[in-house]
Amino acid sequence: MSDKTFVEKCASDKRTAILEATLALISERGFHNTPMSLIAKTSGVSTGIIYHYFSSKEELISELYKDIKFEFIRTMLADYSEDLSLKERFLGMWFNLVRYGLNYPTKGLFLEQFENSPYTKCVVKEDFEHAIAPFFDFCQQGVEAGILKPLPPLVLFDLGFSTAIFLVKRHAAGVVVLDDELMQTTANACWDAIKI
Amino acid sequence: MSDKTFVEKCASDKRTAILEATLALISERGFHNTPMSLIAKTSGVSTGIIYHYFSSKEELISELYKDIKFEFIRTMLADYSEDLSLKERFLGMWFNLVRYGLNYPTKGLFLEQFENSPYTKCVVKEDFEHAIAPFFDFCQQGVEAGILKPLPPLVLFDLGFSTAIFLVKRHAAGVVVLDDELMQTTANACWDAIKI
Amino acid sequence: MSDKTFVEKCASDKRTAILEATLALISERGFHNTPMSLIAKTSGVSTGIIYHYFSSKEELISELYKDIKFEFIRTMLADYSEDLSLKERFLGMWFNLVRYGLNYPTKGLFLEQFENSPYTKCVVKEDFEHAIAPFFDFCQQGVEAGILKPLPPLVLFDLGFSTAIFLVKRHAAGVVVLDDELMQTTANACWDAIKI
Amino acid sequence: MSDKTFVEKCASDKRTAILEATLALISERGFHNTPMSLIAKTSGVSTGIIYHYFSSKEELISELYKDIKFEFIRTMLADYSEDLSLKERFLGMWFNLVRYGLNYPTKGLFLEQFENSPYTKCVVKEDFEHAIAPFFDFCQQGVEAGILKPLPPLVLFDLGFSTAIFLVKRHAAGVVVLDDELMQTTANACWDAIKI
DNA sequence: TATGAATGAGGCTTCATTCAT
DNA sequence: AATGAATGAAGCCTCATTCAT
Repeated sequence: MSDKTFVEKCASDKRTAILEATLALISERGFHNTPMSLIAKTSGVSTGIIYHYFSSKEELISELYKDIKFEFIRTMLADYSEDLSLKERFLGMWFNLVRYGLNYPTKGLFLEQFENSPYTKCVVKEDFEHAIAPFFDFCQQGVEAGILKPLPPLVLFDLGFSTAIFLVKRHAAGVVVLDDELMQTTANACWDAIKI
Repeated sequence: MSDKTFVEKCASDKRTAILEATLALISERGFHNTPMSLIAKTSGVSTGIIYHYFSSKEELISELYKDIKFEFIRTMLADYSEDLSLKERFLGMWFNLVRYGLNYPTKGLFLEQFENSPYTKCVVKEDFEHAIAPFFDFCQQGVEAGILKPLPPLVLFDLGFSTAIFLVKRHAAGVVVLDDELMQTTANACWDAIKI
Repeated sequence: MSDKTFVEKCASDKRTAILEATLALISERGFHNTPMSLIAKTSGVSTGIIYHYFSSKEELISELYKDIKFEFIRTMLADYSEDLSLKERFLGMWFNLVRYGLNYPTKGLFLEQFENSPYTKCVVKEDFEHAIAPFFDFCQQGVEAGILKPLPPLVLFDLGFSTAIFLVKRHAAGVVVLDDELMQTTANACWDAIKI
Repeated sequence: MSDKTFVEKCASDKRTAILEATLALISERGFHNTPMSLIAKTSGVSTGIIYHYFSSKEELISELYKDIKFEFIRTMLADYSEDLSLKERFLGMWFNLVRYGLNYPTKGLFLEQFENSPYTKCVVKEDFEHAIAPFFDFCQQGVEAGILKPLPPLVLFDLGFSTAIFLVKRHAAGVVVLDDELMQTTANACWDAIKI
């Protein structure tokens, strides 16, 4: 970072400002109802310059999605280690995921909004396969060890984490308070779902 | 139904046609990218008449959401009966939910798209409380009987059904094939998640 | 015409107003420098309605071109008759062409501007073949009779009429005054060019 | 040329590159649809530097027009000599003109596009009077000698050369093949048009 | 000289909504 | 009830031009 030129830093700062404004606005107002002009005003740049960094609104949003998705996966797998037991690894991922959702509510909302919209078809998902690989290892080892139910990794993912994702959204909506105790109990319940 | 006048039937037919076109278009193209004019053309009516049945695009979409949401809940609880064991009741709901998603993929996609968008804030959710009441009874009875984990109903809902919802979406996206065997196994895994 | 409904007449009136405004503005200001908003204002309609009659600016201009081109050809061949001698027929066409240019200077300028711009590639020219057919007959008969030089019709057209087109433009620009005498002399000179 | 400094040569090279890119792009894409940024990219310079050589897009285009127009006139009159007969002189100019159009099709298209657009009003044409003077002499001598029709020079120009210009455009469009034989015949036909 | 990021007015087009018929 | 032409605000994007470096 420190060896960037001034120009590069300015440029990336502007790009970052645009991405951050887009995230904040879209998670609050939705894809529609977030005009480029508002993104420009919020990020403190001119309308035109957005098109210097992103070729279209669609590309801007896709780029934002990919950035956040990668960050999400990275965070979830942050302290993943094969030195830990399978259950410890699962709980680690589970809490990382939830903490990410609680720490960055706008990112969580954006991810969910994007993945449940037709926009999602425009993004090539294979990019994420490599990033998520450790989870696949976890599944394989767990199934082979007779500890996890013999199911496809995607199904194990859903059994293990869909509840976490739902709960984070409920917490953001204010209909459930996700305190430490509830997290503990629910995390273990999810473990019950995937373990044999 | 049969005692409606011809005019009334035409009217409600038109209303229905509008709602169906809206569903098909939005689930495929998203809220934005589905102009009223396209809804009119697809449903075979004039633009103007839509405003006879719905005061605005937002109301049309909200109305559609409520219709589908109620249908969804009704279907899920279709053969719910306190004569059945708790596990039987749960599996019944689980399979009903999944079958609904598989039979009406556009409705499932629409529901998910709506509930994960800022639109969702515009709808009063208390309307659904009454419809979902049997599930709440199920939770209370299960917890009191020491069969279900002592958790709030919403959390039990997520533990029990979030995986089902995810799997239906994966099936629609073509990345998982939800056959009978997988349904059986997964349904039981979800039961593991909520039972003590 | 008189059996059109009121609505039809209004509609076509609006369409006509748009076409006329477009002609006037473009011949004066060029394709660029003639925004749709100005066309709307000049023709007394809203911006949006233009797109009810024409799918895009390009289609509006192409449509205008075709209309004028057909009118031009029709006018040029107005009193064409095989009862006349070849020379009479030629002079008839020649004067019709020039009179059209003098009577409708904006149409002449628009035609020339369009046909000398890359826009021209977007228009299918075969549509005009049928309209211009009498001129082709004229050429064939003249060549076969040994009165016209044995050249392709397009070349005979240029020899016969390119000067007329140039002169009309010079007249519009004010650098040549195209009075009756000059027209007579030049028309006969053009006849010299095509006759054997 | 050779006594220019290195810096000067680079500068004029850049200027030339800009003019050449502008010519190629405009003849292909038109005035609109040829942004300065594309001219910059095509000529391998930065956007900003264009404004060092030309004060605006309009000036760039006018400058280009004048350059090409002068070159065109110079080429047309290249081997003009009062030692030749009037007919020889005419045919010389005629073939020079056509050859120019065939050798530099983009220049021909640009000239026609420019002169048939409202842009043309922005250029002072008197600059060309001096360059075209020999043709005026040719007219005067021809008329006085009783060999050319007694018409204004501009009219004699059109009678003599408008067909050539049209044919070059038809050749570029691919609807007429301008081979040597056709050139010979047509050139003589044009002579018929101007001679008594 | 030279760069190219930056500006922002303005262009084309869309679309929710209205209203005369 | 029904039509669909009409409106006009607003959206996305372009591009001539400027200016800090």
